[in-house]
Order: sequence, then C-alpha cells, then structure tokens
Amino acid sequence: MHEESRRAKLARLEELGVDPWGGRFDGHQAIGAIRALEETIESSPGEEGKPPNEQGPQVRAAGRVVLQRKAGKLIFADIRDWTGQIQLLIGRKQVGDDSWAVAECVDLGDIIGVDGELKHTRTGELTIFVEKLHYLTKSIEPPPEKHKGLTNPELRQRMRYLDLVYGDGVVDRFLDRTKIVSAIRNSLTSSGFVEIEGPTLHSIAGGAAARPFTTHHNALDIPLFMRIALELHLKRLLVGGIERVFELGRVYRNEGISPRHNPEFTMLEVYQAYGDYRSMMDLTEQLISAALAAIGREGPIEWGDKQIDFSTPFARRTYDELFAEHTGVEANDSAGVARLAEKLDIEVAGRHPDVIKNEVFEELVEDKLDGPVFVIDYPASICPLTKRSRQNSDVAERFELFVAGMEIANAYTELNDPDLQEELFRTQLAGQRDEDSMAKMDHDFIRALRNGMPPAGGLGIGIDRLVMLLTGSQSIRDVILFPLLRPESS
RNA sequence: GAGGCUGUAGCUCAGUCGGCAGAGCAACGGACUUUUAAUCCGUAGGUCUUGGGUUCGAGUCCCAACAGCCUCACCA
Repeated sequence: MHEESRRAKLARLEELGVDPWGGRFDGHQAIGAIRALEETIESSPGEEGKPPNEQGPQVRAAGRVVLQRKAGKLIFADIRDWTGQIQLLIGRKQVGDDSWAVAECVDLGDIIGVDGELKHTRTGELTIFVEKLHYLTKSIEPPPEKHKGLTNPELRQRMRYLDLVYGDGVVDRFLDRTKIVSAIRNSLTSSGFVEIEGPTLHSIAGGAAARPFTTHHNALDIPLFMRIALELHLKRLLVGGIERVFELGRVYRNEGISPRHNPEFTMLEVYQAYGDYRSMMDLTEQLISAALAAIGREGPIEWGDKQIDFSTPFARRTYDELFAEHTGVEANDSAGVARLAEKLDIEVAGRHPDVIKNEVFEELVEDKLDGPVFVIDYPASICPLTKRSRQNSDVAERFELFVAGMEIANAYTELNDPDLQEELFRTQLAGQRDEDSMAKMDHDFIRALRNGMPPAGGLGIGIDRLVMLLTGSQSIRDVILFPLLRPESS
C-alpha cells in the first residue's frame, strides 16, 4: 500500500527529531508575492562561459508539494499555495546531511516551509534555493494524478479539498464567489442598507412556493420548517421602521437537484421603504456591476456558448410583449393561450387562465431570454405579495431578471394593504396545489401589515446562479463548496 | 419519480468476438548537483461498485441494487 511507505517516512521523521505535523510558522510570504520579487534580483556578469552571478532576496514560503524531481543529491520540488506555485531547489551540500535526511522524507502532497534565496536556475526558472527546510504536515494519502488532477465529478465534490488544491481555477472560482458576495454587501451597505439576521426556523414556510424541510422542536413540541425565503420577516422589519434592510442568507427547498438547483442555496433579499420595483431595477444593476468590478471582469462574459453583455441599463420588456413575441399568440387572447397550452400538454381544465398562461410562458419564453432582461408587469393573479399597478389592476408591479434563460432576480413593489394581502392569502388560485402556492396564510404577518408597512420595493437575487453566470460555471455545484450528495455507504 | 450514460490499481484511463487483468501517473529499489509533466534500469500494486443469473468459461452478456453525471419531471 501507498500508505505504508508514507507512514515509514512519518516514523523516519520522528526518529530524526522532526515533528511531521509542524506548528506555527511565522513570517512566510505568499508565493504570488514572492514571485513578484523577481525584479529585485541583482545580476552581475559571470565568468567566461558561465551564467551570470545573481543575488536575490531572502524569502520564506510555505505550501503543498505538487511536483518533485529527484536528481541524485538535488531535489527540485514545486510547492503551491493559494496564490501561486514556485520551484524549490534543495541540494544535499547546501542544506547539510541532517536536513537532507528530512528532505528525503518529502512526498507529493506534503506541506513544507522553506527559507532560502530567490534567484534563477541555469535554465532561467525562478526558484527558491533552499537553505532551511521546515516540515509542516505529512500527507498520508497520495495525491491525484499529476497531469489531469481529479476529473471524476463525484470525487471532486466529495473531496472538495483535493479539487481546490489540484483543480485548475477552482480556488479562484470560489474566491471570486466570496468577492462577489462581499461586493454586493459593501454596495448595499454604502447605499444605506443594513444587514440583519432573520430566523431560519419558521413555523410557517412562507414567502415563496416550495416544499420545505420539516423539523421539530422538542421543548416546545412543535413542528418547524427550514425557511424557503427571507421575505416575510424582512417586511416585518419595514413595519418596524428599518427603512433599508437586507439579508444574505441560506434558504432551503426540499425539491429536486439539478445543474441549477441545490436543496440549500444563498439568497439575497433587499427591501427599501418608499421605493418601488423600478428602484429595484436600478439597485439590481448597481449590485451586478459592483460584483463584476470586484472580480475584474469587463466586457461580455462567456457562459457556455452564449455571450452575455452586462452593460447597463439592462433591457426592460413587458411580460405580455415577450409572450406575444415568442409564442405568436397575444397574451390577452385566452382562447389562443389555451390552445397553445393544450398543444404543450399543459393541463387547462379548471385552472386559472393566468396560471395556464404562466406555464406557457415558462415553457416557451424563459429559455429564450438570453438577457440580461427585466421582464416586467406580471399577471397580478400569480403574484400574491405584489402591489397592483395603478393603471391596470390586472398587472402586478413585478419584474424578474432573466439571464441565459435563468431567473436571477425577482422584485416587487411590495403589497402593503393588509386586507388585500389577507384576501390573497385566502384565495387559492383554481387548480393550484397547496405546495405550489405561495399564498400561505400567515396571521402574524397580516397583523404586522395592519400596523402599517411603508410602501416599498423589494428584491431577491439568487446568489449562486449569479455567481454561476459571472464565473462561467455551467453547474450550481461548481459554485457551492459542498453541494448535497448522498452519503457514502461504508 | 422516469429515461439515458458511466463505475476496472491511490489517480487518469484502455480492455476487440465471452477465453491468462493492461498502460500512464503516483509508490518501492537503483543511477544522476540544474531539473521542470525530468530521464534511465528494475519491482510491486486488482473483491473489475455490490448481489444474483446465463455459460465449460463473465471485466465483457442478462437481471437487480448502490453511487455519480445528463435529460425530463419537480422547482415563480
């Protein structure tokens, strides 16, 4: 077994009086920063036919050994940290017999620290000429294949730590995710929004239409649900006078898994008193622009075979307009819509016309919206939390932002009429199943509205999908560090 | 939940018509003080995902289970 030889070296290190598990290692420089010191190397002409003499800075680095070439009493090794990779040269004569014995215990995957001079080898490779070697941690497991790394998607997800070390661009992708989230948070904060933490255990799983995960509180002996949305508690805070408020948090939906769905995902919801859905469009553009700037992306972004241009302002098109454009049937032609639905095997009998129309929209229109495009003015009847347009009460002041056929954001002018809200919670649209409806009666929420919620705009952004788009990732599992997998059977 | 594809050494992958289980990397032993996907010589490494079945004989064919990926369903 591979483990045996590694354990033998572990024992050998202990014999040599070296702790194979290392300890505090102060003052090391990031490899990326060390590489940037290349220009400080001073060079004087060497003797006839010899390379120039170099004098480089003294550096201290730490990293994982990812390549190793043993050439007799010389070892070339490449170590990698999260900022880059650099070659080491360890010579028996240069480090002395004792350190050489330690160096001989180095396996691929081990973590070591070095002190040495930064200069070039004869072949011109930037290299740390090691003077002192520090063992920082032994790896008992062999690393993945050195050319291709881990390619099996299951192993990449289960052993994300290896994917991060050996996968091309994986660390950068997840660091980009962090930068995107920070940029969004900073942008909101600098616009006067405050971040709060709402409850994740809800007694009523409201604010969206999805099946919740259920759990139970022992002491109170009550059923509880993991939240499926952030909405209703944030709106309670509007009632409480927190005029600009947001939460960036995990929500849980007990639904299928796909390249665009993970049972837990990250949602941003923002509420702005005295705003409306149009203010939310401006805010959406602001946040996405800030995210792009944070990861240094300019110009169109490649996503699969699509080119996405995030220059602002994004297109704004009405729901009905897009419906007619992509289906060839006018949105208000309910007979025509019904015929279309039947052709698509969408059930028609006993169902609300807007529910049917929306299913047709999802089927025929959404995929084609490469965007970014704000789809505005949804049928009011499918929007129970949204204020109706003053000009046309059949239309809700709502937009969804579509990019590459994916819904990225959803925003409303928030409904703040408690009586209408209560009525809409009560009205189950004909033909809709309970779990398909977001009209779930929440008396406490109604009571909050009865105390006066200021008119407001609200916005939700699916952070994982946004990160997918901005990092060119085709699967949500590529932007979630530990996506849900079935546990391994032992 | 349905269908398709995949599962072989630690990793990446071959394995033809059903006839001795293969390679590269990694590992181990040896040579090498300027290599860089180091090179050269040698060695070792397998419950072919699991369980059944067909067959003289199964990694290969059939059935089932398990896991992953994809498509669909589900999912504003």
